[in-house]
Amino acid sequence: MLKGKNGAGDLASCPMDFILRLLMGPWTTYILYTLGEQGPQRFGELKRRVTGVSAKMLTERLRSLEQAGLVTRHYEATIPPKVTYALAARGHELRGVLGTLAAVGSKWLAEDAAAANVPRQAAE
Amino acid sequence: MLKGKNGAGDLASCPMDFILRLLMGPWTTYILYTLGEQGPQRFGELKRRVTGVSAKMLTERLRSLEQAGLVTRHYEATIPPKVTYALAARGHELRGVLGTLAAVGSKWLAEDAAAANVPRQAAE
DNA sequence: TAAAGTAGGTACCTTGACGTAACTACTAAC
DNA sequence: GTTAGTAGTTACGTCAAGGTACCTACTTTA
Repeated sequence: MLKGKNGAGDLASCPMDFILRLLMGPWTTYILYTLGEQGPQRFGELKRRVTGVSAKMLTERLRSLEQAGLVTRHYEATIPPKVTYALAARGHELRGVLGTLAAVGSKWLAEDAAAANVPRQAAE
Repeated sequence: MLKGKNGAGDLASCPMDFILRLLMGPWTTYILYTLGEQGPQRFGELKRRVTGVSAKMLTERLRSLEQAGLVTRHYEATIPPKVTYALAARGHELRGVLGTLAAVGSKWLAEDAAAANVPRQAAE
């Protein structure tokens, strides 16, 4: 999967494909994380906080996330235009799952570190 | 993140990076799914089931997964060598989380389909 | 004798994803 | 009048990830 050409993953893998394709993008989880922690913010703020991202990438990622219903885009046609992005309901929903995933990752990382530091007696 | 060059994602995003980098690979979730559903199997079987994957990719993915402790590799030096891959404890652990993620994806996909098919009265 | 299957490894080559830079329109400030 | 800031879009170049093809060493089968 994740190549869109398999044609055989007709089981529970398709929604996985959908969701991983979304999160996979280079800055995606970082953007989601920032929006979650810092709350709704403007394009410029987001760009400054997601260190190193280019405007192009940020726009592209935000468009994908918006299309999938993870973030909302609020456009005010004032003269310096003001565009505010916020996590939508789905974004918050995903935060929970991603939190679990991160917790699993943390645990493994900690286990690995422990195994590396105390390889003696190791009840392994 | 997911580019290894940010240097700013020093929060809860690092384990995310670790785990997404693992799952992100093209065929990874497909492989994990197959190993989970079909149980331990040989390289050839896996390659045949994960339709379209090349030996190179499969080997590479399996090595990463093995290194991360998600799958185990059992090598028997018989004359046609027999190599069996199986989900390790971490693999099973991840299955649960990925199941949740897939469920979320399914729900969204269903919601989207419903919204597209019945845009009238929208209570379906 | 030759082909096929086992589990990969290696070399090469393409492609598309990402980064960079320039451009938009409009206004406020200097 | 020129610069900066707003929120992008567009064009272009590059580089590495992934695909394809070929290679191993050994045995069984036709």
